[in-house]
Amino acid sequence: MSSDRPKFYITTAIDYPNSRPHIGTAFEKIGADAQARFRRMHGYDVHFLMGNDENTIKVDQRATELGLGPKAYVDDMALQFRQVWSDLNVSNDDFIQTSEPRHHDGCRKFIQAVYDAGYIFKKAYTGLYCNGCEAFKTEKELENGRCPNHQGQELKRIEEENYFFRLSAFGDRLLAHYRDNPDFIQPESRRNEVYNLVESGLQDVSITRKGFSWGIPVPFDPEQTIYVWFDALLNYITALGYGSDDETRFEKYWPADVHVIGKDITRFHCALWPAMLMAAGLPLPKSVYAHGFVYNKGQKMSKSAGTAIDPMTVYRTYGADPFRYYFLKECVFGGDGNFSEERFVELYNSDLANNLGNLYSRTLSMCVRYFGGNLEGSAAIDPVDWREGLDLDALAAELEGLVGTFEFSQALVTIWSRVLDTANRYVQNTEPFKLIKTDPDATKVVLANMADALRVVAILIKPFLPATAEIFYRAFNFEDAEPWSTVRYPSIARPPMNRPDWTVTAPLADGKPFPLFPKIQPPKES
RNA sequence: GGCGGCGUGGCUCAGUGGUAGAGCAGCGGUCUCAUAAUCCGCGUGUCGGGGGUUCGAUUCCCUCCGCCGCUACCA
Repeated sequence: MSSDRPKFYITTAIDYPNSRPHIGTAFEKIGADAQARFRRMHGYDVHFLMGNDENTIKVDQRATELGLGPKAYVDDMALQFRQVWSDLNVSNDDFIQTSEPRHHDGCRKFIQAVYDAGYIFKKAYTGLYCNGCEAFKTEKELENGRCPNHQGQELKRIEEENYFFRLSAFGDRLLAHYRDNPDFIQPESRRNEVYNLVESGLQDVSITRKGFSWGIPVPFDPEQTIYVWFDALLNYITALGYGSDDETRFEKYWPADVHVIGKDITRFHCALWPAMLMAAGLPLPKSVYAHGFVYNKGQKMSKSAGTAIDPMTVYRTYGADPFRYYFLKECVFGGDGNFSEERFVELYNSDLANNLGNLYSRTLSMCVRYFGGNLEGSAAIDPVDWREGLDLDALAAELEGLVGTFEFSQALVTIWSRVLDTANRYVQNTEPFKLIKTDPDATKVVLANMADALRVVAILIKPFLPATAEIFYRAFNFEDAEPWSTVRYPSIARPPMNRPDWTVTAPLADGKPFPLFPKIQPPKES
């Protein structure tokens, strides 16, 4: 089973199970998924990890409120998260919960290794403790000298011995690493932020807490548990079996090729995490990609009008692909974006219904109507006509560059403008619906070209709209020429060798294909 | 406060030292295979305000206004 295929290990941030998945977290998973699917298509041995972050005090509190044990609570939440990701067609290979034994085992091994290396020390920590939050507060957080969330309570000055990680020892090494690996932090705009931060000097950080039962006990001092941030980052290696009896997967996939995270947690991933790995003597991830946030603009506006819709219900109504398309096209991955129902409908109708879905419909309809679905002799037709002016080799290469660097929006814009528009224009210019009256053979040539266009589109949208892509590919018997599982972007450049005559294999009703994206009536202005 | 970014037609954005561009929306036309889709045509926008450099700036510099990010422990 082992192969010489290059491996590609991609992760997303693990989520707090305090609340349900929202558009922000969905944005991250969808982007990572597009990348994972793209890499799989192109021969990488991909391992795609997601998970939930469960060793927090709040989880314990919330579970208690619900009258549940913390484990029962997080397991139930994990089930719900996994269901949403599955509904969105997110193709993660693994899902780790940090309450799992494999995570605990790995964390213990890791913290012990860092301890043995001399980067962990015990220090008395004095701080203002809020009973309401069960947490220490910094001076900055206070309002009127009290916790902003619990103004009725006095803060207690508590002195506690905690273990600290000697983060301060890694500043120079981190800076050197950023310099030697310019692609470590992406996108570019995040790079200076982190660099400035580290350059300004790092402080040692407390990495354990005393007196909590929910969490991972420190192996060299069982009265303490590992503080959530220190353990959370470790999911990227514990999920691979680090610290277990069998570390072959860890050895195979680590270091990660990219950690996909939100921009708010950049510093943890670009400073703390690499320092932790250095301390433990492990290789550093190759890159960290910090995506932007998606704001729920439409929600805010319509809330007062009483017509609020939860964007997370959109995929249930319109399907996962339109949902995915919206975020991948409308929101530049490295920057911030907005969700609004109005914009969703606009994009859905214009890009998906009018361009993509309609090309599918008109192609199949004419094939069925004029030739009973069988383009006899089409194997001998070289579909060069619709491609005139298109350099598909160059296009494939250009798109590979864009997708590989998370420029999904630009990639989709390019596919639509260069391929879909070209195909629709080709139909308009050749007018097969007129040609059929005078020259069936010429018409067949046009339709064979259109079939080829569908094949090309199917391949190009595969990482983004996996369900639609497959429907396109199954519209004709393309599978007989090249299996869907092995198509790659370069496959678009030329039709498969030894292809059969194309035959419509799409499901039909009354000789017509089903509308892939039924138009949505625009929401009424109020 | 410091560092960085942004402010371009209704919306989302691209762009260059030398007559301002795209997509969507809108308007008009066309075709009829198709989900009233496609295709063609249509935008006199002070390129945030002001100043400067220049033969000439939206593009370079300064300043002002507005918005945003980061500014080290709890996603």
